[in-house]
Amino acid sequence: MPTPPYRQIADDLRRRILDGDLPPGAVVPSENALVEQYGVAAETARRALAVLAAEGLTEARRGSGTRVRSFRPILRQAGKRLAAEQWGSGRSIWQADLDQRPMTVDRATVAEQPCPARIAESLGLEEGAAVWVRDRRYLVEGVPVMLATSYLPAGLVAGSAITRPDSGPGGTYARLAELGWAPVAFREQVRARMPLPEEAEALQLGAGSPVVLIVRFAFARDGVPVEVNEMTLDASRYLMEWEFPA
Amino acid sequence: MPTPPYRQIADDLRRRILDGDLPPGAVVPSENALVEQYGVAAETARRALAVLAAEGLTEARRGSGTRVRSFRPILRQAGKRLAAEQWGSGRSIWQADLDQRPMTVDRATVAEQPCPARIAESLGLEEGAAVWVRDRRYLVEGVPVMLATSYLPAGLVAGSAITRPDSGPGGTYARLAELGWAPVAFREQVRARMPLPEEAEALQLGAGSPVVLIVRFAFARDGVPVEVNEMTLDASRYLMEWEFPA
DNA sequence: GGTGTTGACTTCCTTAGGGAACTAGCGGGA
DNA sequence: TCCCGCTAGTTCCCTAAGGAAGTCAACACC
Repeated sequence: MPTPPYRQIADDLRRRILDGDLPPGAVVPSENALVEQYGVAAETARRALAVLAAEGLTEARRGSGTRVRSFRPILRQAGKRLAAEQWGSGRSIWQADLDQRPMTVDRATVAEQPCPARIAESLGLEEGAAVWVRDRRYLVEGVPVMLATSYLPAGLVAGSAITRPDSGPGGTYARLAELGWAPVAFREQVRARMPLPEEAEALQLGAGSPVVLIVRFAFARDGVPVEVNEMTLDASRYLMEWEFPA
Repeated sequence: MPTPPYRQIADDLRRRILDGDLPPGAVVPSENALVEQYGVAAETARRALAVLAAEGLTEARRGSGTRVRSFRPILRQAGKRLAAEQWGSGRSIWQADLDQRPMTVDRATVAEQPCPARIAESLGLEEGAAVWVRDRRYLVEGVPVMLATSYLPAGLVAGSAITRPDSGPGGTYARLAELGWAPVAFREQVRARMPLPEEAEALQLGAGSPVVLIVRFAFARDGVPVEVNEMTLDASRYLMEWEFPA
């Protein structure tokens, strides 16, 4: 069972990319070039390039060419407790942009809706109970990087700024604190998979970019759940970090 | 710019899968069936099925057929602090196997090696300094689910059970504690991407399965780094969880 | 009743050829 | 100098045809 030609070509190109022979931004040989170079049919060359695109290593633009993608992630830090001066080593295997690029929001919608079943259970509500739903899309340097939908029990937040698009300084959690429901603990559940078409469209994902799904549960005193936040991240743009004691 | 046929067919099938019309394990219409049903060429039908496979929704077995994949994740809990009785709600959006299936190890290798550059910086060592490298592959129910490679400074662990394949009861961290280097804090950095071929082979990944990369830094008292652990997880088999205070 | 073989069905991969859609750069005209 | 149109090159998509390789079940045979 010899590896088929399209796979061999893909392996060649992949090694050139990983070796740095084809650095980020470099132009990958075109379909026609591969046809000549390897003596295969156009469709076979096309398949080879499709493999790399599916792995997220390259990005093709019709009419222009195929280029090597770069990975320059945004650092998302959760549960940051460790002082930088003392715990400085172990900084980053993958260098991430520590200088925070500003994150902006577009497409924000806020509405009162009946609670979906899966959320209701987490919030300790009945299915269909009223919740305020805050839906947002976040951009960094103009490109969408994250979708977030958070659910808050209407009984807790009715009348507050949480029910308005601009929740004010400090955001939702500051308002919750003013209402006497300051979050004291968080639980985040994380998984990764390939995006659905609507997710790929909303995040402008190229082929081969997985998404990371994070569901954050926020708890106030006595373990009262006050928020569930479902986030969808472009995995190719994020480096996530959690810290916790032994 | 109408959506091309192969994409329409993929959309049809995807909706049937997500709606539950084609439940996990069900057989997806074959290439020939799609050729008849939609009146397209075989290659087009094939492309439609390839889309679903690339999204990780289906799994094709040559000669047998294409089936809908199921997502039955292993729960990986890190930094668990919250008592179950008080913080019980917000249990799981995605139902995960809480009843821990036993995890076994095969392909374990332990060796003293010169430290790679990226690890050296994190451990506060010079590049090429001696480290003990523990390389393992974990199985659940016979299928590989995770690769892990951990690095420990030779100056700290020389002579201990850490340098042997079986590190004894309680594992590496118990031995570190006995040596006076008990870990007191952890930092985990996480990203997701499509696997490299060797990763896909080692984890027996089907097409469309991303991998999750976790790098864990373990710190002893005074912020001394004592271990770096690089893990590679089959994303389609894991649900990860972190907990932390506000 | 078991056992081995055959054949239908499946996915996988390739060549050959054609066309659509898009991009970037070049040259000519105002 | 600036702008427009053309053109060569690019990716994307499809049809048609054929063969390789694996799976599974029915059927004939002992």
